[in-house]
Amino acid sequence: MSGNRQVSRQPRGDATRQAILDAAERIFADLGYAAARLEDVAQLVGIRRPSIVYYFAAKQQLYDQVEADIFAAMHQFVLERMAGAGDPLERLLALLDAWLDFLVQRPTAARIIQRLVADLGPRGDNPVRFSETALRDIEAVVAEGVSTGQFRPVSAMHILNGIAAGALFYVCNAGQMGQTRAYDPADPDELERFRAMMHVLARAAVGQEAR
Amino acid sequence: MSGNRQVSRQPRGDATRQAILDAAERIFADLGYAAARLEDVAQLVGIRRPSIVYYFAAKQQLYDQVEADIFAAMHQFVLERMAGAGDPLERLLALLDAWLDFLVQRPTAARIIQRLVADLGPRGDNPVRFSETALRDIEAVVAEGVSTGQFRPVSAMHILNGIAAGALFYVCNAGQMGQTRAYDPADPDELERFRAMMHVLARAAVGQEAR
DNA sequence: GCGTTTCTACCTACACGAAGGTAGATTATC
DNA sequence: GATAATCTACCTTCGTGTAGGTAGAAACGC
Repeated sequence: MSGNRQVSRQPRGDATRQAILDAAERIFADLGYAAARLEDVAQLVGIRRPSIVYYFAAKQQLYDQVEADIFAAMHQFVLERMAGAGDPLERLLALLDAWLDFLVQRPTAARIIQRLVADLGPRGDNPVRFSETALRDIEAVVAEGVSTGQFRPVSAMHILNGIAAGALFYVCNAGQMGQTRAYDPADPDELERFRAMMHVLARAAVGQEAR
Repeated sequence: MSGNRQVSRQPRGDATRQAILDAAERIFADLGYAAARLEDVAQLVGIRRPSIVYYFAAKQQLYDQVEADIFAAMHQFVLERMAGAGDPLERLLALLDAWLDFLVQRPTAARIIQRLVADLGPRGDNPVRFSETALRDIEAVVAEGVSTGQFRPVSAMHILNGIAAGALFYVCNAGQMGQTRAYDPADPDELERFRAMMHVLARAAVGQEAR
């Protein structure tokens, strides 16, 4: 059979596939890979477990796709937000803001990344790593700022570990407090307070604190 | 230190018990609770699996004990390190240094905490929570600095999320990079560079960036 | 237009391995 | 010889992956 198939593809299967990915992101974020059951995902979607296998051959593949989608979306989000900024400091702050906003609006992604960082080194078959991607994004900006003399010589790794980590924590830690201290990371006031502090820290890190 | 109630009891079992706890901390840190197998722990200790059950009735109890030991040791470590400091800023830096040093010398604890923060709210039966404990420690110091006017009004939560998170990341993230970028968090040079940056951030956060 | 066929998107049922926990025997220690 | 410590062997549960089936839509032949 000579192939002439996908002219106007809009099978309802695509919607199901996306629903499975959404549900899986939620379940993997809540429970972690090992504790997450395909049964949970199926229930959230409203289908039976083997139907998931129809779209994703194995649990690991489903997870890998969830992770890949998160990285892609995050990287894309960062690029869009940085498009307007020219000044290195401005670009650095835009980058950090992008991370913060992305994680706040998609806390499941934050928790998946949080778990990822706890794991041991990269799995062989999954070359896409959060920290690598994130580091590359940051390195470009930092290198520019340092080369123009606008930043003090500072390692991108330190910015990542010292500041970007805060954005993750801000989101993940919200649910960790008791009722008295719990906060909503998406609350505009709360978010802007944290953002302001993150900017202060970033300026301090690159040596632009009060100049 | 740890409970030593029965006076002339066989120390042999106590040693095994501790060996199990040490091995379990390692395995739980590496794999997370769900993926960790008691078989792995037993193998690391050099005993058979049911022998673990002789000391800990169930996997969950073993894990809870590991977690409790970590929190106790960390809190103790912080108290000792802060004993000498009087000035609020000095005390804050001592607290952060204590966290950093504790996590660096016990990276398994760092990874367990990292996973913990990814989980949803507190489990009912396990009242001891990292973030609660850590926050209480920090709140005392921050409240003092703010009341004396030495700190700008800043929330302890922000210090926790913005700065303490960095220490965790610094340790956990070390193994996440590719071979080219991997670093050893315990390397003295590396550690002191990160510590210096953390101090800069802390001073900036409380408004003491340049003294 | 209408039967036939094929494909999509699900389903039920089951087989199999993996892991936690249990029972009771066995060895070491005093 | 009693008690602590560890073992072997077994049971049970649970979750994945697989095999195979079915309703309905789309494509096809005439």
